[in-house]
Amino acid sequence: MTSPQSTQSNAEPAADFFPAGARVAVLLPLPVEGAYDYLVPEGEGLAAGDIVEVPLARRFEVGVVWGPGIGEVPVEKLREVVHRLELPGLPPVLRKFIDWVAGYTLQPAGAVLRMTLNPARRWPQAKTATAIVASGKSLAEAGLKATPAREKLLLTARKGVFETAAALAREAGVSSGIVRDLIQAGALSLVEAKPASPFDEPDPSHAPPKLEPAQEKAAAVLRDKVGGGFSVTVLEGVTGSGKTEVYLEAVAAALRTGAQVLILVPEIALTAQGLSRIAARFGAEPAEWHSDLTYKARRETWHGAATGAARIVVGARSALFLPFTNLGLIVVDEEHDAAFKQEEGVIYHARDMAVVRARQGAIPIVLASATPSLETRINAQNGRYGLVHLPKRFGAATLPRITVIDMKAHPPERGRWGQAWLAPPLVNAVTQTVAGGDQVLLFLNRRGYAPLTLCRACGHRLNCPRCTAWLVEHKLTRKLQCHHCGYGARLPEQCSSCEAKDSFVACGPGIERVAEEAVARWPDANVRVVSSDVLERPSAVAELIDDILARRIDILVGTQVLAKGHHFPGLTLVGVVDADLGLSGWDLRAAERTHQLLHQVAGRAGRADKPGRVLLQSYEPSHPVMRALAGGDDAGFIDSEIAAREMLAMPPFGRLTALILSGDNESAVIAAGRGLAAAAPRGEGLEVLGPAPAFMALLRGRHRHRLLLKTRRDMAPQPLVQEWLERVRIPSSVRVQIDVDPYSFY
DNA sequence: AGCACGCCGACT
DNA sequence: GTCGGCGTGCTC
Repeated sequence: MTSPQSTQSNAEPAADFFPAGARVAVLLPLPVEGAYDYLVPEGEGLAAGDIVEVPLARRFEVGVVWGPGIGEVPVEKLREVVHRLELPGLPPVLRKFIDWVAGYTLQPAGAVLRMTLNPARRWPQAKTATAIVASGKSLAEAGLKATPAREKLLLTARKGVFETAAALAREAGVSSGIVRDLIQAGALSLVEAKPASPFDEPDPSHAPPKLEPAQEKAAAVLRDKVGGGFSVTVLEGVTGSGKTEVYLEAVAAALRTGAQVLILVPEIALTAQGLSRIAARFGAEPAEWHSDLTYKARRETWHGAATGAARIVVGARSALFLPFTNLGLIVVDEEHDAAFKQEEGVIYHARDMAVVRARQGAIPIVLASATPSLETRINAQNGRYGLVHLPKRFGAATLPRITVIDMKAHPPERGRWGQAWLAPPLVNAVTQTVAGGDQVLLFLNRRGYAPLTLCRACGHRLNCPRCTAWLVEHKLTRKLQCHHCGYGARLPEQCSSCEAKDSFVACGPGIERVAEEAVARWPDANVRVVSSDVLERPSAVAELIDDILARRIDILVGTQVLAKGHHFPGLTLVGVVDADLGLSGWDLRAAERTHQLLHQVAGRAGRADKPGRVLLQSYEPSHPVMRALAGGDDAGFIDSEIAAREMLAMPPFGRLTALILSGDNESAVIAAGRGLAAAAPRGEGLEVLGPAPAFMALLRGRHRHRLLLKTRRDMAPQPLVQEWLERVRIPSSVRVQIDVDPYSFY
């Protein structure tokens, strides 16, 4: 461990220790270029990685000693470090990683450091806890008369360490006043104790699963990687193949070496089940990391990562920046999930950065998915990544039968309730399934009642005042909502354009509207609407799962929150209301994502003794995605997607970098875009597209235009973009965001 | 990120 | 005549 006290040994590189009076570079968690120089105060040596408090202008900031001072600023201007915080320093691998991510994303290193330090800022310093122990003196030696209560207390105190007088008194069954008396007399003493770790030690041998031969073979491959330096292994296995059990064997192997393990998951929301699986396997709750944690939990996990007390951390993408002291394995679960892409601030893809983190830390990483991303598949195909494929488990549900309903041939029949969204073949299937006592999922990736509301009289569309988006009617909350900025309003009584009254009509279906149809068609069935709107609290998720498992719900109408992670044995029919939904819009991954999502949703249907059925409602039944799903030819679809990407030199066969200009003055944004286009890099193997209004030309009241730099695979876009931006002067009213490897084209 | 400095509109 | 808007620039 790098600490000032341990530097007498000459093994410590000189560049990492700074004696009093030395000049050090301190990186601050601010979006400023580079680190600032400070002087090491008298009587305190500092080491690289130390977390320190420094004066900055007229306030104080917490930063990290990044290395020797740079020396550009004259010594007279330098200020002194206030002090070193009583926290473990950031390990060298993490500092290197932060620098690397900064260079890759073209963000200042301080902005990246923020992701590590922000949760730690303004934390109270770890308090040294006090404990009450028997001093060794007898009652007589302490000058006290022996009474039964006093003797009982002393006896109890000898048996253990108690953090508070109250706890000791309770245990001994005496009043806490006696504890005070004995402390005063010296029969008990207060000592400093290490605060108890909130983390239980996971036991790799707690409950090993019975693995089937194929799983055991896969587990052996993964176990073998542990401790063997850097490697990337793709673990591909459909729902029900036992993927989690297999990678937990690699986790067990890493735990046995004494290392920490990071399991990255796309969203923590629905993984309570996942956490308890880990707890069941290792006999201890893993540490959690995501944005909704309480300050206390956050502080604990951060500390646990830094001290090594947190052996397994399950977290969302930002967990990658935790200061692990001894990370030995990373698992990225559902590696294809778009939620790993951070779209604001420092824009990065956690899966890609995790691979870099593993390489720099010389540790193995496992990328697990039922539907690996094309990028990952290609890396596996060309041998850069290892591949372990898990076949369907014997005894598990067989793959559901997937049928595409051609909506042009089978239009929904209008009912008493008005417009309908379910085609006759799906209606029949639902009727049969419910009659047979099984459960149905009607899937539609669209929250609310209707995606568009317009005036029957004049055609006026209700749109968000701050975004290029329609307002979505939500019957549950009786509100119109913008799904992009959170704007909400009551449905107006009259049209703002033509002043007609009661003239609004809902266009198109959202899950609430499909649920309305389901209730009308199957009045005896229990119908439940499930979306992120109704699953805000973790307890709501638990209740829902309970209700489904207990068969208190017959028909689930839900968005993709239901597509993830859970298996419901009673669910034997999945109806996808609008399978084409994800295919529209210009997004190079639209087809791939739709395929992944529908694949995942389809995987919800069926169980061991009863294969499931999946019906996809589509107006484009001949689309490659539908053909692949219906024909079971996923490999063929993926190959053709790869071929298409290669032909168009799209990622990963070429590289994209997006520049997003935004500001509340549209003409300033347009002018900045023109300026950038005029100064765009030129040359072989690169191309600049735009500027063009972004798909969401107005978002949260800001006008947005985009440029796209397309470069050959062997060219690094970062220096090109950096030089490009240096050539152009952009007014501060216009913000430029850089998205290297964009995933969204909003 | 903060925070101060600095130059143009509605008020004690 | 001042208070205050947020554009611009700086912090070792």
